[in-house]
This record gives sequence, C-alpha cells and structure tokens, in this order.
Amino acid sequence: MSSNALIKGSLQTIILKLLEENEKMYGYEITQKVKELTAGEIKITEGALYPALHKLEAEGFLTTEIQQVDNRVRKYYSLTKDGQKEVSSKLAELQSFVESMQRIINPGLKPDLGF
Amino acid sequence: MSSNALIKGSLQTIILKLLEENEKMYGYEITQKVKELTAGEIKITEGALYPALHKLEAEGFLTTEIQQVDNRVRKYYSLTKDGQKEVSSKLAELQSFVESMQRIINPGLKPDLGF
DNA sequence: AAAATATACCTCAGTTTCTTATGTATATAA
DNA sequence: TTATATACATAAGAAACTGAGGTATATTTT
Repeated sequence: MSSNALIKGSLQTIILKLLEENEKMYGYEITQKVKELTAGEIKITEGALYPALHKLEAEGFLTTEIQQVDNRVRKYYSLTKDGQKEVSSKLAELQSFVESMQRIINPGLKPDLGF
Repeated sequence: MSSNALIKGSLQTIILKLLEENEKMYGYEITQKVKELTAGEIKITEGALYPALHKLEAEGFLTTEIQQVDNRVRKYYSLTKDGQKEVSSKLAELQSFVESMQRIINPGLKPDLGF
C-alpha cells in the first residue's frame, strides 16, 4: 500500500466505494484507479488487495465474473445486494471516524466539514 | 479501542497530538480525554495504549516522569524535541491521508475542507 | 531479437497493531 | 463488602498489512 500507516482499516471501504461507482472492476484496475485518484499518494499493493477482494467475496459482498481479454484473464468484481448495503455502512463508519479524529486533532472545532 | 476498524495506524498520532496540547499526561488520562473529546466514539483500550506509549518512548519521542498521587503511581509522559517534530509529521500524514480518501470517496471533490 | 516494462492473477512469511483477557494495587461509591 | 473507578502492566491471538516471490501474456524500448 502507501507509505502511510493510516490506511490499515480502510482498504475494504475503498474497494466497496469504487465498486459502487463503477459497477464492475478487476483487481489491477482498482490499483490503477486509486493511484490515479490520489495522485500516487495511495498505492494499493497486490499482497493487500487480492486477499481483501477474496475476503469480501467470501463474506458475500462481492461476486466475480471471469473474462478473457487479449488472451489475458480478468476477474471482474461487482457488488451484491449485501455489498451495496455494506458500502453505506462502511462510509458511515469512515465519516464517524474522521469526525472523531477532527475533534481530537482540531480542538477549535467546526461542526461539519462535509466529508 | 473503538469498534471502528479504521483507527489502526492513528493511535500514535492521537497520543502525540494530545501531548502537544497538554504538556504532560498519564496513560489513564489519555483514555479519558479521548473518550470525552469523541463523545465515547473512540475508546482506547489499555492493551493498545500502554504498548504504544512504551514504543514512542523507546523511539525517543516521549519522556516519562513518575509521580505519587494519593498513594497511587502516575507515569506522566511528555514530548521530547524529536517528539515535537514527530507531531507535525504525523499530522501532515493524517491530513494527506484524509485528503486522499476524500478524492476516492467524494468524487465531486472540493479543494480543501480544512481538516 | 532481446530485455524491460506493463498488464493480470496469485500466495506466503514476517511485521505491526490491534483486541481481549489477565494480573496487581489503591480509593471510593453502592 | 462488593463493585466500580483509578492506574499501571503483560501476553496470546487475530487481523491487516508489507515485501518478496511465482506464473503468464502483451507491449515497448534498446
């Protein structure tokens, strides 16, 4: 992943959110998308990504579909219904966490920064 | 800690930031302060806190000073000079991380939400 | 043509950071 | 007197990473 130690619990959230927006993505595509969106700040390593995808699938949040493109195999992931609910849940968790961190880090607090 | 899985890498940042504001704190005080600031959202467990404090001390970011209060021992922690630098570093890391997360989660991005 | 890079999947040993439980000890509240 | 609060600490196990390695094809560079 990145050189950032903060990301530990957020990889699942990232995956789920990207799949909410994109309908159907394969692993390598996810790594590239994150790199692009964050201007290279967050780099998802394959050693983190693939186990995370497999876990989300095992938990019933993702389904897979294999496609052949130019003699190369792609494994496309998409959200199940449970997965769609999980996105909301994870995003709410993230928002709550960020707000809590703001109260700690930013003592002169403003009510809502709209994350 | 909390029921939130996101916090993984942020405990050190929390500790350092609180010590930047408070000059001198002991372990139990930190757990209470965090609980208070986050309205109970984030609860730092002792099993996470004490090892983290010991590690920060071993790395030279904190120094300790033991005091007796009502026959009870308190171990006060405060920032070293390296620790003061580390606070800025960790806060910058956190800000960078949050901004990156915003770009992923919040595709209709606004430039700066002032975290 | 060969070598390097990009695309695309995967696993696994080791590390870090947590949770949960346990232990010690004193002070206060029920 | 029993539970809760204060105050420190360790340790086993879980979870989520990193970093290295493995397989394979396609494209670009030298």
